[in-house]
Amino acid sequence: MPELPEVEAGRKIAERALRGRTIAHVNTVQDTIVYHKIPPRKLAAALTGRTVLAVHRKGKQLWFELDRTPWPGFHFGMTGSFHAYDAEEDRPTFWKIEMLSTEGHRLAMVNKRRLGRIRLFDDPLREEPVASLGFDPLYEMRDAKKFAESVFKRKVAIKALLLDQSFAAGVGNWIADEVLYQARVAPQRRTDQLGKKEIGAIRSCLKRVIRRAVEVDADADRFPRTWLFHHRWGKKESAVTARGEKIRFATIGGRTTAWVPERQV
DNA sequence: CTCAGTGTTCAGTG
DNA sequence: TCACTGAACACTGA
Repeated sequence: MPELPEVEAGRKIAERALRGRTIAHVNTVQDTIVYHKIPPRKLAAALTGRTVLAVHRKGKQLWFELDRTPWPGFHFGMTGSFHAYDAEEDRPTFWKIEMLSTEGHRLAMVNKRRLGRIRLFDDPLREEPVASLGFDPLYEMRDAKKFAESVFKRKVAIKALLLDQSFAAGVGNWIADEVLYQARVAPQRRTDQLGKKEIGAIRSCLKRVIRRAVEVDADADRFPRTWLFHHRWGKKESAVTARGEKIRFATIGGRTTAWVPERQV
C-alpha cells in the first residue's frame, strides 16, 4: 500500500532497525525483477560490513546512506514494505532481501507482487529515478506562489497532475482522490482552468492529508473518519461518504478515481 | 473463472 | 514537446 506515508513509515522502521549499526550479513533471494539486474552477490557485497548512517526518502523512493558507496535504493511498487524482527523464524513471506546487524537485528524488504525494485546508487539525488522527482510534500512543500505557478503551466486533469511524480513526489491514487475531495475540486478539472482559491485549497489539503497520514504511521484505521479513504474501495454503486454523500467512480489519469460530485465542483 | 489493484514505464497516437 | 491511452509488468484475493 505504498504511497508517501507508507513509505515514510517504512523509512522509520529501517532507521529503528539499522541506523548507526553495521550490517553483518545479507540474505538474498533469486529475483531478477525486483533486483533490477543486480546480481544478488553484488548486492550482498555492497552492504556487508557497511554502517547505516541514515535512511532517506524522497517521494516513494527510499535509500540507505552507508559509510561507503554504492548505496542501496528501494522502491516498494504496489505491495512492498519493510519488516523488522530479531528471530530468523519471524522472517516474513515474500521477503526479497534480509539484512542483519552485528547485534542481531533483522530488516527485510517484502514484495509480494514483485513490482518493487532494489537498486544501487552512487549519488541518488543525481541519478534516476530520484533525480527527476518533483518536490516532496512532507519535506519540501512549495510555497503558495510557486505551487500555483507550477499547476497553472500544465494543461492536464488535476488528478493526473497530482499523480505525476515529477510534480509532487509521493502522491498516489488514494491521496490524490482524498486531497481533491477535501479541497472540493473535481478530479477532471483542467489545471489551467482552476482558480487561485482552488489551487490554494489543493495545496493546503495536500499538506494536511500527508501530514496526518504520516503522523499515524500510515495506519488507515487511525485516519479521520471524515476521510473519503474509508469509503472509496470496491467501486460500489451504493458507496457513500461518512457525510452520506454519493461517491462516483471513473478512470482519470489512467487510474480508478473516486469523487463526490455534489461536493467537488 | 474473472477482474481489479495504494505503481511505473514505454510504445503509439494526435 | 505535450497530452493521452493502453498495455505490460506480476500475482493475490475477492
